[in-house]
Amino acid sequence: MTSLRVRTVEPAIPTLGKADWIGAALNCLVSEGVEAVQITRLAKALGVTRGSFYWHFTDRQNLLDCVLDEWRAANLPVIEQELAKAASLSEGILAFFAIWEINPQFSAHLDHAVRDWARLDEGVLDIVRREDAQRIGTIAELFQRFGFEEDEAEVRARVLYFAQVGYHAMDFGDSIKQRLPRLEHYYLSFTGQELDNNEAERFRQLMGDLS
Amino acid sequence: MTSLRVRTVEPAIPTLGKADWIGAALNCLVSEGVEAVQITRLAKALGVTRGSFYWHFTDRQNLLDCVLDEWRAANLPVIEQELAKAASLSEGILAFFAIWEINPQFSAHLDHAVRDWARLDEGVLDIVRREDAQRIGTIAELFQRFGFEEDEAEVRARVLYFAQVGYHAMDFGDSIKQRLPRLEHYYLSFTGQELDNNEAERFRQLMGDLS
DNA sequence: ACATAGCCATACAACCCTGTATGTTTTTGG
DNA sequence: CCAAAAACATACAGGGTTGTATGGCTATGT
Repeated sequence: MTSLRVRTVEPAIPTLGKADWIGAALNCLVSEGVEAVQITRLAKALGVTRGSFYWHFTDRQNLLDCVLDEWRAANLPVIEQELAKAASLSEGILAFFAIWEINPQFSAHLDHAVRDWARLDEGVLDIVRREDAQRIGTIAELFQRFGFEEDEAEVRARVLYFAQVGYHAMDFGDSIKQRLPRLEHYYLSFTGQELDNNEAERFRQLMGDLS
Repeated sequence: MTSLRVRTVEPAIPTLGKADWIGAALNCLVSEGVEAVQITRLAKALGVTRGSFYWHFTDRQNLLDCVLDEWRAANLPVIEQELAKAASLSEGILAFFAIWEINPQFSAHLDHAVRDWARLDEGVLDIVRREDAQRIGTIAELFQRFGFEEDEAEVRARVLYFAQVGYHAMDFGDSIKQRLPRLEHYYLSFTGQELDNNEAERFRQLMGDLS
């Protein structure tokens, strides 16, 4: 775990820190892929020269390692926290939907970008796989907590998670608002149970307001 | 539509054709991503120099266009054909499962690679989106044909397709054989209906033999 | 047998990226 | 006030890729 803030006192003229470089790298990773995360480009974007980079980082790989750490630290705990505090199945499932759309801690785009990255890097793939397995485990736990037996819970967790990843992997282009009218159908498809009307309405309002 | 065979008569010493370059490009695209589809590397892999490439293609983009056409021609029709001839819902759904695993016409890896490519290229993204919409439409038609009303058919088609894409986008690492034991759970989750025991067994044998 | 077209090799110019080595400036601490 | 470190700029060497221009070889048709 790398500490993102190196300086404890702010200088008069604020200079760049590791965090700035990592932030720029994250942006670039999301919008243009790993290969585009190049020191020259980031330097240009940050308005400095590459000399600055090599003071903060040993080399490009070092930056990429930090980027991956940053992703794990940001996206990993969100799902566990949100699903753990659910008091009902519907609450958990709807919270899961909401994470990908409106949770400020969680970036679906970053998730997608890291997954693409993993195709080109064995080390990244291993880490992403562990992360995925953990997330699926958390979802399966939710299903089991509310009455599903182990095998079905595991399968439904996987289907739900696969579908969510697949949806974002496709960049399908329709917004959450376009899917919201058929919320009950999605819920039924994922859980095999009917969604309460009141909860559906509450969720629709939540998504409508914050998007 | 570009014709892959330019020469109609085979020369004594077989020379390279466009198809050979496209084939090498497809391999490279699948295993290392678009950015790795470089003329120099392909030439080295094919045992010729770049002079040959610029005889068959105008530039790199020209090759990439051909690669995309090749993907559409190969993967597009498979799903429609397989689902259209299904005589029951289960037959269609199981055929859909099988396509991604054992159909020689369809390459899940190539599908994945093209999807990653689409993240970096707006033009490719448009084409992939149309392709996805068409596939989902085909699946929704299957559900409707066997009794699902329109909205539920559409949602179930999307969930099924999203899940399939998501599963392969994750490179999760477990084989089809590991998922086969829970086939009935998957089927129930996707359709809301029970899968006949005989059909499940037939499918398991089919997958076991050909993998 | 010779001209032609197909197919490929070679050589060159331009560009981009990385990493390192070495200045230069500003801030901080004693 | 001065030394030292932090943060960055500049310059250079090495490598890799694209595209183009040009030359050479080989089969084919007449």
